Amino acid sequence: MSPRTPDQFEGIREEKKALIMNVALEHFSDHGFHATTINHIAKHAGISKGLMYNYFRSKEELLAAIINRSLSQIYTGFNPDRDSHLTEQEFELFIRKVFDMFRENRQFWRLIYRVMMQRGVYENLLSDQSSSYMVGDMPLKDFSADMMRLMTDYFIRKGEKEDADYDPITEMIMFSNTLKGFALTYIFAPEQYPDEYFNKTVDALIKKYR
Amino acid sequence: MSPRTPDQFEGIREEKKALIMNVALEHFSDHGFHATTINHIAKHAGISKGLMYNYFRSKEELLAAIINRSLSQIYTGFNPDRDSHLTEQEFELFIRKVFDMFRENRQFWRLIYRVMMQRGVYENLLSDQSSSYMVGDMPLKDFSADMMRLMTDYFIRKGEKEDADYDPITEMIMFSNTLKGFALTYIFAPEQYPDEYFNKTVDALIKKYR
DNA sequence: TAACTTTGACCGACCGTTCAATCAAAAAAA
DNA sequence: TTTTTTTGATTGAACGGTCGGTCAAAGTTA
Repeated sequence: MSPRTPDQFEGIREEKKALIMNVALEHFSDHGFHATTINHIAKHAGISKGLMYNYFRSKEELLAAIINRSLSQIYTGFNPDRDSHLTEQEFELFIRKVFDMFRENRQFWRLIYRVMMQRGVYENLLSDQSSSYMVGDMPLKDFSADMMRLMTDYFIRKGEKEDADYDPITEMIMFSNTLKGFALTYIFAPEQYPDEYFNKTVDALIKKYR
Repeated sequence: MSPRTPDQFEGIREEKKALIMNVALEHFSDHGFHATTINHIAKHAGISKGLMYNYFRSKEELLAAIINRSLSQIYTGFNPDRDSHLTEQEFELFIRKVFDMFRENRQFWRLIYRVMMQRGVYENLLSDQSSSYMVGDMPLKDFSADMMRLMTDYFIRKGEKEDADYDPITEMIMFSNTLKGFALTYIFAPEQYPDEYFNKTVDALIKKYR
């Protein structure tokens, strides 16, 4: 065997970090931040408690690493035109992508909700204080703001074709609340959503708001 | 001054318990269950840590007492016919009552969400394990099931007047998710809902689902 | 041997809970 | 009324336990 280059060492180290993060994600999302101990994570990752601190400086840093990794993973390839405006087809595609995102990253979203609720981060997640969270190379806050703007534009444009008492802002609020409520239920009680109703809900949402 | 009767003593004790519960509700709903210490609550209630245990046997019991009290308060006068079926007017009234409930008990609902998320109670809140929670004289589980049935009936009956691809279950899911999402946003970020949009949202919901 | 990884005993801080001690006021006795 | 006894609300030190984080030492590799 040839000696390993520094890069290969770095690769092994990153693999181990990833393993720890996966285990931690599982525990954090099931039991929340406080209830998960460093010891539990270490045991389940097959290493000692002390060694954890070779990879992450603190429990907090471990959490932040998980969140940033997942955010980047999730939003990679999740980039509807941010400059241009949404067409109806793009809007439909957007909804379907959002639902896929929930389906494929339920564990991560459970963590987000649990941690948010435990530490009042919900109010701060999109505010200035949480500027440490990055979506790729963009602060989460800016990313979200862009998404919001995109949606708002869509509903305003849509308003021009609707009747007089149509209010784009209200429509936007209704839409995002339905999404949020769906996310909450699906993430924490997915047994309420057999595939049939999962898809029917997506279709119904598109029909109602497109 | 005449000596106090036993009932008056009992009244004083109940007042003190209520005071403690109010303080605890504030802290639990702001910081969650784990992050709130008995000491904090005691300090803010103006008593010593030890005295807390004359009024409540444990932190858990204090939490349960708060939840039960609020549930009873909230659902008093919140009794749409549980046997009969909902008319359209009753449905509209129901929605408005639900929103009033959120508006008037935001602190309590914040506690519910926080505690649910911290301890996995979300999945269990309506299950057998949580049979200790009572709505008046009815287990919370049964109360919720009744509500669900009432709603489902309404959407099924409504379905008979709609077009062929109307699915009552999907409609029901959409409706309850919109409610849930609204609740979540309003409870944790009410600044996003100036009164104007609060009311507009209610109207929009009624228009969409009545 | 030298350089490193890994371990787990250990530390200090904290938290829910207990309990012996205190004391003001109510009740009983004088 | 005055004095003594009893009560029970109240306190805070102390306890047992947990947890995040540290570090000397054992193990491993080269």
